[in-house]
Amino acid sequence: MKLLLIEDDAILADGLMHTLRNSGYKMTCAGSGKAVEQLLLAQDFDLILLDLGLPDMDGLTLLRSIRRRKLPIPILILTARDGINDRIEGIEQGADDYLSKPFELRELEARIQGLIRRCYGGFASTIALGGLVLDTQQHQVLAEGQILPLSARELGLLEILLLQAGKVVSKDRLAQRLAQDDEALSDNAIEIYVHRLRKRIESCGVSIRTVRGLGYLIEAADAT
Amino acid sequence: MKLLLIEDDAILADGLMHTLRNSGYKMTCAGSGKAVEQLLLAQDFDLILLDLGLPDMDGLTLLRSIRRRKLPIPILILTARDGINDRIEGIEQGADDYLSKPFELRELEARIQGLIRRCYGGFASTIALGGLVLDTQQHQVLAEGQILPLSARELGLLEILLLQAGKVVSKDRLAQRLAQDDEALSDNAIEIYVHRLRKRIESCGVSIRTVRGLGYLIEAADAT
DNA sequence: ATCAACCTTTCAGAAACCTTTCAACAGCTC
DNA sequence: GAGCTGTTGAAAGGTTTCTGAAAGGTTGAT
Repeated sequence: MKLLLIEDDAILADGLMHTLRNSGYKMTCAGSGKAVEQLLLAQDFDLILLDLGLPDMDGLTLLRSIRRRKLPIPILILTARDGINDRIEGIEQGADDYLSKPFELRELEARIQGLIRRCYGGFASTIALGGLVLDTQQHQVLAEGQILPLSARELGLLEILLLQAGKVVSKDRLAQRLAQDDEALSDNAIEIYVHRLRKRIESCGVSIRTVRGLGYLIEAADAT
Repeated sequence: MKLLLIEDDAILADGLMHTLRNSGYKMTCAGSGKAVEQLLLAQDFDLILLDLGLPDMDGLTLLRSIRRRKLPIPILILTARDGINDRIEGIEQGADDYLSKPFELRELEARIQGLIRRCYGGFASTIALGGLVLDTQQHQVLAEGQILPLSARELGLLEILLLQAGKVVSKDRLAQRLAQDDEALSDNAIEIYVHRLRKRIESCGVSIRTVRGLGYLIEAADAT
């Protein structure tokens, strides 16, 4: 799960990065509007944490510009201002949730979890499909109660697909998201992992369908 | 259990370090705000002891700056001031407990224990898993009533794992938390201790599972 | 038929982890 | 101090698992 933190207070940023990383999120931080632009062009994120109360960056403008791109990324606003107006404005501009400073870490994590759930996976902190249950917190997949042994890449792939269950995910996108650092994987590598994953989950009532020319999508297995 | 003592009176600091070390805590001391910053960036602590009554350091500011980073570390305030206002202010700023000087050493230890319990271990002062019982006060582990003979490192490792029973703890984190002073242990060292610990506890209905690429987790042994 | 997209198998190299061995060291006893 | 005992972690080598390139087969569209 890849989060982008937009925060220009280095100290707070540092603490949040540290904590959230410990909770199992892949974290990236941007301290300026330009950095945000670049990162959004170059990478995909699952969620954006945006601090509005920044002295040298207009958060709302940034928010609008993110939304203008029609990126389907949930955005969680952090702000020192707690005026209702700001709140409303933020939400009108496309924020998905709102948290006023000072906030409890625990609450932040809860909101993040909540957003992920709402945007990607129904209402549980797990996403279920067929006989599979992905636990987005523990980063493991259960098949009928048993932990499904998956390698890091396989798990990553399954996570991405499940988060968009029923929707097509392009090969490029997968290659992008699975990469550890910068370089994307080759198309062939994706094919290999799709293949391996199919073998692992074939008995779980879930299947990965190929949509020629577009990508893959995961769905409950048809009684075909 | 790793404590950070923030205290600039060298004599008092020294005495506390000594006493608490004797009680089985790993102690680190910082005498200035800068030192605190650096230590918090570099290491993880389980608890912070912060002396507010410092002549050349504003403790409350420090407290606020620690809390601003949203680090989930319990903080115990020590202070010469006993005004109720200070107390309230301290707690509002994010302290988890409060102790006025002069205090009994015994009381300090009790408070530390209490905080640790509240923050990490539910309500008991022992943590049980399978046939093991960790006594967080006595710093010993019982296996079916018998004291399990463990070296310091082995005990430290087991303690960290048990405090997070069922969750994966990364090797880095273990390396970090086990270190006495500053340098983290090598990965190999962790592997060695996991190995040794496994041998010691294998007959206790508890097992340490390897989660490739992520770390280790301790759990009640499967009836496989 | 032809071509691009996709599937599948194989395999070597890499990475992560396990295990043993051993030297350095600390604490203890006599 | 000398000798003993237990602890610690570096070193080295072994094992397992993961990873993705390569190569060839299959499928579907035109």
